[in-house]
Amino acid sequence: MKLTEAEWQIMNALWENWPATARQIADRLPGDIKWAYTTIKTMLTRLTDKNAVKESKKGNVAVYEPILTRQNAQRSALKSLANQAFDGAFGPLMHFLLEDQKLSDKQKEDLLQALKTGEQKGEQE
Amino acid sequence: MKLTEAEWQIMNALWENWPATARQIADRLPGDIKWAYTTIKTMLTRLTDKNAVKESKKGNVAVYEPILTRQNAQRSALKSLANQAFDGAFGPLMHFLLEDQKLSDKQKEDLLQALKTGEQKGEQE
DNA sequence: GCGATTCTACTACATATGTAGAAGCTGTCA
DNA sequence: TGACAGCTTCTACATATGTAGTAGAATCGC
Repeated sequence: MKLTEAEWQIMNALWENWPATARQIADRLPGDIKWAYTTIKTMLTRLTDKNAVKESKKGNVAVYEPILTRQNAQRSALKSLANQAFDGAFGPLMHFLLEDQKLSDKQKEDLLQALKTGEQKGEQE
Repeated sequence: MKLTEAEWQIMNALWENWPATARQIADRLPGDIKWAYTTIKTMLTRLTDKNAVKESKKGNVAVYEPILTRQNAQRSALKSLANQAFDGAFGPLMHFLLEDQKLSDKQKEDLLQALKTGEQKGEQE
């Protein structure tokens, strides 16, 4: 499932808490985004068509909830990036991150921890 | 500098070795891509307009070379992804990778190494 | 009950992206 | 010296994406 930039914004707002109405989503969008209400509705319709969200009616107002999980969306975004920009390999991608980003000691600690404990398959939101 | 999917393909081929002609680039594209020669030329023109590559003439044939480095392209792609999908934080992105990807022991070793040795700023292609 | 407000469903439209055809140049090889 | 092959420049066009207006239905506040 491939999301566009604008769609990520909507989904991010929806994942924050759902079911949600278009209005609620609008209110949760980052402050620097100023879309017309109808723009948001349009995005939601498109996301519904894509089966990324499910729309239902509460009374005669639409409420939305994600079908696509954040985790899955992240996963496929990372996969695309890896393929596109890192020859499909996650290893180099990670290396790049490690080398490129100056990590705080705490972050390093965390990562070491994560590495040691192996696959700690955690949050399943 | 934001590249589209098709542009990544072209750039990947160009980074492989340059200066290169459109024909050479065409020959280097992954086997599953079958674009008309003119499609490639179009992409190269667009990339030139974007200042991602520089076109010059050798005789009367165009040769191309990257202006945008692979490393920079990767960097900004990662940054976009982090912003879009991981609230701008690389830490969680990395965690996600670690948790989601089953790494081989060797990969883990490598990463541990990379973590320990800190910023080993390597390849500067 | 009625005006103000809010939704919903449709439609619209510019720009971006993927993909390529057409026509004209040029070099090459018989 | 002409036919062919490969290159160049232009133009075209469908689909995707970002962004929103309009009109009519529903709802809220008094």
